[in-house]
Amino acid sequence: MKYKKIITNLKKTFFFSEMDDTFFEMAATHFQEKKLQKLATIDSEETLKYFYVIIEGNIKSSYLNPENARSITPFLLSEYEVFDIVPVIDKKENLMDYTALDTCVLLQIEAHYIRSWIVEYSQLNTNLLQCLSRKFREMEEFSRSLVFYDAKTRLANLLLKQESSSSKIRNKLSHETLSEMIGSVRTIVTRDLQELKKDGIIVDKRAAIIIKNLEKLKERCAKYIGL
Amino acid sequence: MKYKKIITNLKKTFFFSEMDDTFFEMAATHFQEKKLQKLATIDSEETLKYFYVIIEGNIKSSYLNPENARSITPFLLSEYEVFDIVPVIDKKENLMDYTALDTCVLLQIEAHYIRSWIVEYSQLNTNLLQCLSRKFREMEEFSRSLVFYDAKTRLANLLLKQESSSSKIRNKLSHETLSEMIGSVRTIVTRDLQELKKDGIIVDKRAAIIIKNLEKLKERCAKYIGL
DNA sequence: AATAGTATGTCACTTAAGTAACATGCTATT
DNA sequence: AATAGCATGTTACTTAAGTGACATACTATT
Repeated sequence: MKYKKIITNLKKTFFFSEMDDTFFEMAATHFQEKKLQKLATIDSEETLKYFYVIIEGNIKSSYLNPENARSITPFLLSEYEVFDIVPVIDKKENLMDYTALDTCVLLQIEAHYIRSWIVEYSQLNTNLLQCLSRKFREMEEFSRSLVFYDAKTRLANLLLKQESSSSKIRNKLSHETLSEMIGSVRTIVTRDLQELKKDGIIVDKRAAIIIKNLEKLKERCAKYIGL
Repeated sequence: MKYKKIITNLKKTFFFSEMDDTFFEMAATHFQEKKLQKLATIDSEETLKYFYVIIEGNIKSSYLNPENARSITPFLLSEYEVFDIVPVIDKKENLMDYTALDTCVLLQIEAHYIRSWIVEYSQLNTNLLQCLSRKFREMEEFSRSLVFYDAKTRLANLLLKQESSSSKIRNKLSHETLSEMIGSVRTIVTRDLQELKKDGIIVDKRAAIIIKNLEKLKERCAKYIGL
């Protein structure tokens, strides 16, 4: 049965954690597998209608500034994360674009199913609340760091965070993507990475940026951590 | 009965909207009225233990930067708003300080009551989700504006927002507070307000900043609105 | 009315950040 | 192996933002 694979994947998500087998049997029938080519995007109209589970690949969620060419990317999503929970709750469009950073496999479902399930299944409701409060805290931290720290500190911190979330080995992120994740621009990131190299804190390999001196990186992040 | 007043106030909040009378009768017995002097603060230890409903006055919620003297104030709360919903959900400390901008009257309740009620009453759960998703969107906008717009544009937009939320006539906010709300510093706000005065967009009276030319203000906010 | 304390106004100076332009380097595709 | 298309590196220039210091103005309290 083709739903077996879907169930296996859904079970790995935090969003559907602690749900029982009956639920998964039922739920799986409403999902559809969907491939996303690298650089393909899902826009806010789609996330108003559909809800997605990532089962392979990495996706960045970003806002575009309509006036100039800048973007911010507050979140990077990978396997077994879901999006977008906010329009599921308030049914309003969220002007966020989801862009595949590599070839991705998603499970797609019409948002109204999720909306009715969170009413029906209190466990799912609880999970949703946890997801959303996490997102909120991440967004808070994004704001805080923008005001309190300079670009180089924010970059150092981003590298440290990536390092410690060891479970997810990601493709090397482009300087462009890194810059969006710290609310800055490409040239600044390139310059700052160069400086971190000179300071012996990182090595820039083809496959990834490698932390050479973790202590020194932590020092560079200063009091930022655990803020 | 002293709970009558509490019930009347609770009924005016969005957080407890659509709850039935039996609930209010029961719930009211667990609240305590509490006065806050101007400039008194409630710190993150307290918001981990207690949940608050504002029934009079205005409160700013801000993060302090431990290293230098800067703060950000993403939210301004007034009558019939509640705080802090995030620790209620995830039981983690949220390093936010709540400071009374004038003399305030609050209803205080131990957070565990709210935690159990959101499991017991699905309507309350729904309300909580709505509250949190709103907060999330506000925080998103705060981030976005920081990266996409300069201080003067953010200030103009803040004035416009305050103007349109006509229901809440607030005390005049100090330049310091305004600066925290747009993620900048006092001198910049003072300078920019001066410029907005020169441009004939606002008048600075003792009681409040008054919008003189709404059209021009909207123009100054440019494409920021409805972003 | 005097005073202390806070809020506002202003400015000179410093630094961070962003823009634009261009050179170089890498990689996937034919 | 050649090419096109990105990604990265680098710099000169411009602008926004922040710091610190000080003057003035207002307000609440005695």
